[in-house]
Amino acid sequence: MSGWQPVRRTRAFEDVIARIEERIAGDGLTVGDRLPGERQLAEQLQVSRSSVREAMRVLETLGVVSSQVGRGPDAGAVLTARPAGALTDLLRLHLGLASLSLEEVIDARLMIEQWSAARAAGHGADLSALSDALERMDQATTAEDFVEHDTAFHVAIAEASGNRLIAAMMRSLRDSVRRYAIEAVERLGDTGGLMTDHHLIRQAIVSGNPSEASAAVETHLRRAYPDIFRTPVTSGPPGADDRGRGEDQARSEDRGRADG
Amino acid sequence: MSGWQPVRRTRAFEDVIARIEERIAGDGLTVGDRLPGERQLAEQLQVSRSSVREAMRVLETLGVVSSQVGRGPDAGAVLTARPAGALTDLLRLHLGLASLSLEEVIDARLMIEQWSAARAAGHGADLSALSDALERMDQATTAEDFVEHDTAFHVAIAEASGNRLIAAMMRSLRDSVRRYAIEAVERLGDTGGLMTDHHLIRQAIVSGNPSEASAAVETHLRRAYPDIFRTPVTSGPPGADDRGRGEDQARSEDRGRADG
DNA sequence: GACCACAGTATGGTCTGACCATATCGAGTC
DNA sequence: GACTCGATATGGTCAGACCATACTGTGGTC
Repeated sequence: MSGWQPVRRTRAFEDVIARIEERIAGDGLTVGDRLPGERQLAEQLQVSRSSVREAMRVLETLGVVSSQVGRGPDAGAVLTARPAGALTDLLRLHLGLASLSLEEVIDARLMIEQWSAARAAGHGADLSALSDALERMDQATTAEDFVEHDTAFHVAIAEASGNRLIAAMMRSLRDSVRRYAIEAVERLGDTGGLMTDHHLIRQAIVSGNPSEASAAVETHLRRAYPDIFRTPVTSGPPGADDRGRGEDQARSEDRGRADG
Repeated sequence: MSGWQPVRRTRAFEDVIARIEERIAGDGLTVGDRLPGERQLAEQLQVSRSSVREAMRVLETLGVVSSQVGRGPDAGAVLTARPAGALTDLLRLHLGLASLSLEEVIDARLMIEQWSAARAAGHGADLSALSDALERMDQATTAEDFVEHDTAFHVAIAEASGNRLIAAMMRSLRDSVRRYAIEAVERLGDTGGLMTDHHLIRQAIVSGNPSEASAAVETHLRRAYPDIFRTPVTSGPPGADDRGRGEDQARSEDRGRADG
């Protein structure tokens, strides 16, 4: 076998990324610290400013830097920690490309949310965000409003699990299908069933019952996405990724049904 | 309240991304299709080539396009479906920034792998990749080699679940900690225990026993990362994300122990 | 006709240098 | 002290050039 890959010569901007990464690790830079200006960085690394800028676009996309124009302490490229934005863009684009199906996304969400709810029920985290979101959902007058606070509710569950990676995934899974969620709520009209589920989920978490919380989440998502959970389990095509041009199309699927 | 956000004027390259995204959705472009050349795209969208290039860097980072130089049918920007690369970079950088901890990453991996194994045991997917990987692990002479096929084994489980998003997550969770895994295997020396676990996992999946598969995965990861699973559950700080400058540091943690 | 050498050309990759918009800083003024 | 307004540093954008790469097509050679 000997999986030989055509060695593409490292591009200048990739080198810049690597150097910045080294600097983060080496100098112990953390969130909030500033990077040198683009011109200065270009001179230091002996590349053009364009290459530095392309590197910055990548780092910005990945949610590790944020660029501000102007002058002063807040200007320039600052290290940040915003993984969810990247994940959201990634999911949205791959959904658009049909390299991921809505079914797969919802399925992943079920996994994450069941895990989060069970974990949150296990240790007494701060759950006031859950109540707040429920209250705001009750007062919501538009579908857009409802979905916003609904997202806040479900993200709060993930945050209560104590795992920031899981929380970021939850937020991006929600945000990437935000459009469909709003449409679905508008189509649905009555959100009473969803709210009943919400209260049951919160109750299970508050009372510290992991398996009940997990079950309540499943009930909720089955109500919200009846089309997707029609069949007991999904069985899509495997392998959707790197290593050896593993491109593969995705079967067309229905985007649909309610929010959650 | 009224969460006002400073409305940053859309940058040219962001507009380019949006237009390309529209074109993907509108023209029904799919994986394998080519985008116009950078110069042509710049003229069409009335921006400079630099802006087009910055947009391409973002799309490349997100794994939806791949650029080849030269001329011919394969040259230029081609739509691809490689979400795992982006996820890997994201995790690696955020780990470096300590905006995610190794503990959180391993924890997420446990969740994903338990789910995958259970799902894979549920429906009879092709499991030959599992056997292949096990065989190659047995023949591996270096830690690097072992980890490569070990990764293949665990990714194969995720792929057998039938969910490409989950599979991509699995691959990136593994790849992002590849360095630590290799070091850990070198330190460990004997991989016999890990291999025993592997066979048990495979056996449970093959015989269609979801709960046994899930349990075997947990056993395996507890062996591989004793430091992380010392406590029954993790309870890291919540909230690691967007919306309102939610930057927060991460406590320092041990990067450690064996692979899996 | 089959093969090969080579010029042509379209592609991304990089660089330079300029100018703009924005936001702070700081000297000068009232 | 408060205000005004130019200086300045920052990212954002543009135009135009040149390079390396890799296919295309042409024309010659056998």
